[in-house]
Amino acid sequence: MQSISDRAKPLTRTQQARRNDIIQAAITVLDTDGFAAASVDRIAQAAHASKATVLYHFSTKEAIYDQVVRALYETGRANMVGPLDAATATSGKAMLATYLDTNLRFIAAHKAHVNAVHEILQNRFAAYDLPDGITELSNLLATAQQAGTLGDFDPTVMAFAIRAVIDGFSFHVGHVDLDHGVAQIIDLFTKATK
Amino acid sequence: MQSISDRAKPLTRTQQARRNDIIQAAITVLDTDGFAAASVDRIAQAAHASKATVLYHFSTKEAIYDQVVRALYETGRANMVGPLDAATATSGKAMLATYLDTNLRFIAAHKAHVNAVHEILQNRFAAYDLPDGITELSNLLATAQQAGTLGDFDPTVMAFAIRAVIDGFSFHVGHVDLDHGVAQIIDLFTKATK
Amino acid sequence: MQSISDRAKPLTRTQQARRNDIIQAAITVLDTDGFAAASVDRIAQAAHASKATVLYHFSTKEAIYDQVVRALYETGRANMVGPLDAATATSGKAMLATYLDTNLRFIAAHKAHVNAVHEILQNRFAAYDLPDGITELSNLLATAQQAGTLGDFDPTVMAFAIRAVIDGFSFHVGHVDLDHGVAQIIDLFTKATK
Amino acid sequence: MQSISDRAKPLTRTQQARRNDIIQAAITVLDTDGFAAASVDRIAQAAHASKATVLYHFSTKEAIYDQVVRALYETGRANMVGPLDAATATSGKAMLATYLDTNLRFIAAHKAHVNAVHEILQNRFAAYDLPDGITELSNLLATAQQAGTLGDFDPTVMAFAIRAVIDGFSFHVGHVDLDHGVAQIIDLFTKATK
DNA sequence: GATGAATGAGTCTTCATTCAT
DNA sequence: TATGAATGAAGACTCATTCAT
Repeated sequence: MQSISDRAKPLTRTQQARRNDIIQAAITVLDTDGFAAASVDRIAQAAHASKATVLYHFSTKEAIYDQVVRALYETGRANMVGPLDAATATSGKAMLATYLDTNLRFIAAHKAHVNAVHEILQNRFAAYDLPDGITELSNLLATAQQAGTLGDFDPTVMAFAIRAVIDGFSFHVGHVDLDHGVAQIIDLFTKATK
Repeated sequence: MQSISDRAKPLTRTQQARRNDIIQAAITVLDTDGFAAASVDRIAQAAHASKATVLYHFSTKEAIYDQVVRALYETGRANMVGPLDAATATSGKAMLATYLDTNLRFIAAHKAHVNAVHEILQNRFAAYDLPDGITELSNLLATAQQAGTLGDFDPTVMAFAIRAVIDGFSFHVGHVDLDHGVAQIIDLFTKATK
Repeated sequence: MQSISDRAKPLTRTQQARRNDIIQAAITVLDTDGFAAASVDRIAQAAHASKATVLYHFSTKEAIYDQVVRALYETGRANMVGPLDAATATSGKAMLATYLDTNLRFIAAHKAHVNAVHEILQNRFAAYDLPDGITELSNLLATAQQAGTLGDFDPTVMAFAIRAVIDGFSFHVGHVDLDHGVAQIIDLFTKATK
Repeated sequence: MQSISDRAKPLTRTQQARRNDIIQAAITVLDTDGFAAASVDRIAQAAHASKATVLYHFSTKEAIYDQVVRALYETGRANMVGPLDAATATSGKAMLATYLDTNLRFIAAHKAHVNAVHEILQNRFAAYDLPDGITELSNLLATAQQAGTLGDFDPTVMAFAIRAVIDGFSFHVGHVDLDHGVAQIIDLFTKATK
């Protein structure tokens, strides 16, 4: 059967509420128990619904994951693009600090969701056509280097290192005070890019 | 049924060879097709053996993964401990460079195996009681700081960042020239820890 | 829940119209996509209504099929009984020609509906208590034989053959010119029953 | 998993026996209960095996049906081609009599299997690329007409009629004595093709 | 009247594991 | 030592039907 999510009509408030429940449930299960344990049944349980109800709202398990991933990227973009553009206009150092600050704080604020998306992407990477964070960041760094506001280093390798630290942060956050951790990481890469 | 791996008797050379075939097959399948696709059947196929034969040599799928993980850690230790100890005795900078160099080159040299272990740990982390790389490294860094051979930074955060870069390297290796990449990363953290 | 079709009250014109839409939709889906694809959802879609609406008008999927089958038989009878009775009064040959002519032309004129009923009966035969066409026809043939207007043959076997050709016609109609095909079949059985 | 039926190796006697059991079970279920009721579970029950065992021997439900269809066509060809070729060489009348005789007796001898294949083809026709009986027969008839051993009629329509009677025979056989029924049908078409 | 939401029952299929040979 | 055969458990998905609004 066609699921409601395939229709053109806008969703009613009730539909949205139920869908959000399910997305939240999926996030919780993925974060807590991992990808392998995230069966539709398990997600339905967490959403206090039956398996069939979950598949009524999302025609496919994949469709749930799509939405989990999409939701994170949308929120992320919304939170991060503005400040980053502003900082990029001033200096490489400011850009880098902002990039790290917004990314790390976003991750801290959405730890479970970020972990859930990690689980999905680790197992279904090919299915998603996501922007390549390394290339984007590498370009920002190279531009700043050309503008003379950052030192000498290979921007691709540096971008990889920065993304690796950011992507690993969701597993480490909570072990340190957030403000302190963010400050340390900004300091680290500020020194490294001098 | 009891598998041969549970017995007290040492394994014959033939048994060891067969077991190694299976481990290699598991590594290849995990690296190439991912965790979800790594069924016992698929591994058996890759090992040119039957499913039952695989489970004769390893009583459980989990036992295969245990061995895949263990083998990597053992080889890793063997390759890295000596040089690291030597360097640690001289200076923090040398220790750090050696840590990065040995780890990154080891990963480059064992990419498939490392990726296979990534797949396993991402999906079965709780099952393994692995040494915490961050704590170990953090201790090395702190010691060097106390000895005055490294600058001022939070060793835990720095250790986390270094491990994040190392752990992410297996996905990035191949995109850059190895010597160049290793040099850049050593340079990065040398500056960062001044 | 009780559906409107179970009530004693006569149906309003609107209700009848809606019911007819649904029957037509069911016919189209069965004819086009076959029995297996004919879900209530699919039928509702084709009727531009919701699944629940369909089941409001017909309490059961089976009830829809009942009506599809019944409608065909009623239309068929209405179209065919008159001419057949008239011809039966004259001669066996005339009766047979009329039987074939009315049946084959009816099928050609209601191909989709006939195919839909085929689909239903092939899959739910036991559920319907339909008049046995072979016995009826066999009696007509036997009577004509006794009246001396048809030759010597086993009327049961002949009736079976005639019904087989008629029942298969809906799959073949369209491959030949209708008038020609009907004439050929009449000729065939006229010769065969001499 | 890969099912044994996909392998290149010839099947052992045991495998063949089990596979035959399953095919027989499928035939029985399809013949007795119809296509809709023929779940893998139901077939497994009839074969005194578990559902998983059935899917061990045939990787797919479809693969079972393939084999049911194939087996019938192979047996059919084997039984019918020889006699038909011989008779075709003599006269149209002999050819037609042989065609009917071999087909009808084959159906009578394999009623359940024929009905099972009917069920499959009615519901999965597109999946099979079967020879078109009507065209083949039509050619035989036309050839005989050109040779002057059969009368004047449209061979396509006649072929359709003959196939319709043959294909309907599996539902009628048992209601009449076989020898008598076959004789009557041969007589019918002999007269019709004069 | 009409329909969105919910769900139990059932379908096919995958897979790790057991066992007899 | 090796493996063919068998299977229980679990998973994703479909569908007819019910019910509240």
